[in-house]
Amino acid sequence: MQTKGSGAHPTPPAAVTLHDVARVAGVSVATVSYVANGRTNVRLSDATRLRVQKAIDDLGYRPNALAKNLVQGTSRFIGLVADGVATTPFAGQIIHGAQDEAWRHGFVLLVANTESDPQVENEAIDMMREHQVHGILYSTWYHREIAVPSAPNSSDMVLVNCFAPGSRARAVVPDERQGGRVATEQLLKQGHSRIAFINTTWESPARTGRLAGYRDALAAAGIDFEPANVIDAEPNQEGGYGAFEQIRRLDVTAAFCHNDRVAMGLYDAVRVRGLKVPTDLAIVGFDNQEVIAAHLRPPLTTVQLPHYELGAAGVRILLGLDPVPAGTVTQLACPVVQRDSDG
Amino acid sequence: MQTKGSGAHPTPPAAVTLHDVARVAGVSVATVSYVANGRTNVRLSDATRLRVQKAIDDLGYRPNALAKNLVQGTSRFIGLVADGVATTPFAGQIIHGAQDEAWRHGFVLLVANTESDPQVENEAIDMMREHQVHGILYSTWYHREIAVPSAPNSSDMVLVNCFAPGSRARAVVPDERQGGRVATEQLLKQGHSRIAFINTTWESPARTGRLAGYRDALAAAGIDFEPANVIDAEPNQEGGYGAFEQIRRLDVTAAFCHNDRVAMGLYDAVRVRGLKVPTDLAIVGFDNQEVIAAHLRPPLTTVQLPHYELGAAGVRILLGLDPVPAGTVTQLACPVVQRDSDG
DNA sequence: ATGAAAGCGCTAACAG
DNA sequence: CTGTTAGCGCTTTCAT
Repeated sequence: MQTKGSGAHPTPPAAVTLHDVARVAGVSVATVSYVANGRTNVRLSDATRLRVQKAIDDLGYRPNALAKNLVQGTSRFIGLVADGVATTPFAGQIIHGAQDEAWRHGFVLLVANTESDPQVENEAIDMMREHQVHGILYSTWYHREIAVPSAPNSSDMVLVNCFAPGSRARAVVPDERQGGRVATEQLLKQGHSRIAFINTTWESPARTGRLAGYRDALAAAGIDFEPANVIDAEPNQEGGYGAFEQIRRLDVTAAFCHNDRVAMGLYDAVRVRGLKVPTDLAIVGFDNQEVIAAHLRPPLTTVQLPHYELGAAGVRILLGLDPVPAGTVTQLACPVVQRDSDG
Repeated sequence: MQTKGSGAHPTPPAAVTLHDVARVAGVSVATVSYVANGRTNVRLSDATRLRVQKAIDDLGYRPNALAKNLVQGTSRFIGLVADGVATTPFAGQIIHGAQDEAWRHGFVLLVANTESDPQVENEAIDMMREHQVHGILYSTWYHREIAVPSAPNSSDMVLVNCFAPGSRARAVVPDERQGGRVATEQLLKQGHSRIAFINTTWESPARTGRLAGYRDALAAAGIDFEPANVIDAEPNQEGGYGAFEQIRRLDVTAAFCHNDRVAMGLYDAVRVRGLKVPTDLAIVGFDNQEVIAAHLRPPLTTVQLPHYELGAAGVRILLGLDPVPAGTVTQLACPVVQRDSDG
C-alpha cells in the first residue's frame, strides 16, 4: 500500500502522462506515443511494444485529448447550437441523430441552447470556435427560414431544419411537399377521393409545402383541387376540434391534418358527435409524435418528420462525407407511418 | 484589397494567435495575454492597453480555448451522458437545464447518448475524461436505481434522475412521494374524499413513492386507506382506458393517475360512456407532458416532474455550488400544475 | 529500432 | 510597467 500525501483528502489522481509511462517502461516519450496510438508504420521491436503497453495498462494511462488536439491543430468537436431543446421532443431527436453520427466518426458533440436569443447565439458560436470545433450545426426546432447568424465564415456551418437563402451555408431540411403528397396518397389509396386538408394558419415551409404536396397527389389522381376543402386552423388540438364544423359541411370522407395535435383535436370532435374514425371520417396526421399518434383510438396514420436523419445528415455534410456544394439545401423524405385511422 | 495566396480556395483563416497580436501591437505576448483576459491586477499603461485592444479587434483575435485549458490543467467542460434523448421530451429538459446552468458559470456541455449500452457508456465516459471534463452528469430518462458505471472515481460524477445506493456519487432525483401527496391533496381540496389511484405496473421509485404520497395525503386528511382503491395498469393510454371498468365499480368520485398518458386514456373511457370530466369523475395526472395535459378537454390538472431543475441542480452540485456530501441523494419537489380536471 | 528536441497557443512566474 | 522564459502533454521530424 502506497502512501501519497497525507491521505486525508483523496488527492485528484494527478493524471499519468506520457512521461510517466516512458519512465516506467524505460523508453522515450516518442516511443510511448507511437504504441499508444497504435502506429504501425513505425518500426518498434515487439519487446518494447509489449513492455510499453504493459506500462500503459499498469498505470492506467489515458491520453490528454486537449494536448493532442492542440498540437494537431484540430479537435474532434462538433458544435450544435439549437434554438430550443425544451419545447418539443423534436429537437431531442435532432441532437440524438447528430450525436450518433458524430460518435460514429470519433467526434463529440458540444451543445448549446439559445432559446433564439441572438446574443446567446453569438456567444455560443464564439465559444465553440474558441474550442476549435470542426464545424457547427445550427438547428431549429421547427422548419423555417432564418437569417444566418453573423458568422465569420459560414462554410463550416450547416443548417439543420432551417435554411438561409443567399447564404453559402449548406442546409438539410424535411421535404414537406413530398410529405404532403404521401399523406394524401395514403388516403387516396384507401379509396377516398373527397379529402379535406386542415392546414395551419402559420406561414411556414410546412404550410406551403404540405399544401403543394396535397395538390400534387390530387392532380396525379386526376381529381380536381377544390379550394374550399382546405381549411386553416391553429396547429393544435383546439384548432382541430374547431375545424370539425367546417369539415362536416364539406362533402368529404377524409381529412389530412397539418399535424398530429390537430388530428387529436379532430378525433375529439368526431367522437363528441357520436361519430367514428375512420368509418365516418378517415384521418391522417403529420409529425408522428409518438405520445399522441401511437395511442389515439384508433392509432393514427401519420407522416414522420425525419428529425433523427436531419441531425445525422447534418454531421455527414459537415464532415464532408456527403459532399454537397456550398449553398445547397438537401431535402430529406418524410415516410408515412401507417396505423388505423386512414380508413 | 489584399491578396493572399492564389485566392482560389478561401484559405482557412489561419487563426490569429497571441504572437500575431503582439507583433502588430509591438508588445510581448504576456502583455497581450493580460489585456485579452482583462486582468486588472497587473499594471499596464492605458496607452498600451488601448493599443493592444485595437490590435486584437483589428485582427479579430480569438483565444484558443484548447491551449488555455491545457496550460491551466483544467477545462470548462462538463460531460453529460444520457441513456436516451430520443424516447421522451423529458431527457431534453434535463439537457436544457444542465446547459443553462453550465453556461451561466462559463461551462460548456459535452453530451453523449448511450441508449443504455454499457459499452458505449464506458467509451463515452472515457472520452469525456480524456477531454479533461470538470465532471460528469450521468442521467436517465426515467427515475430509477442504477449500478454506477465502472468509473475510476465517482466523486466527480453526479447522478441525475437516478441513484446508486452504496455509491459515493451524489444524486438528484424528483421527490415522488411529495408529488403523490400534492396530487392527492389537490383532489382533497376540491372536496373529494373517495379517490382512486391508478398506479403503474412497473416496479420503480415512481410507483412506490407516489403510492406512499397518496397514502400520506389520505392519512393527513383522516381518511382510511382503502387498498381496493388502488388499481395497477400499464402506464399508457391503453392502461388508463382499460382501468375505467374497475373504477366505475368503485365508490369513488376522483382518480389520481400515475401519469398523463394514463389520464388521457381514462378521459377517453369516460367520454365513451357519455360521462364527463370532472363532474362525473375528477382526474389528476402526473408528468405535465404539455402536448397532452394542456390540450385535453378539459385541460388536465397534473403534477410536474422537475426535469429542468434536475439538470440545473446536477451541475450546481457538480460545480460545488450546492455543497452536499458524497453519497447524498437530493430530492426536488414536484409542483402541481392546476388546470380544470380536478373538479 | 529508438531517442532528442522543437513547438502547438497559451499562462504565469520572475526579471528588469 | 513590460518583456523573457519555462512549461502544460502531446506529436513528429530528424538524428543516431
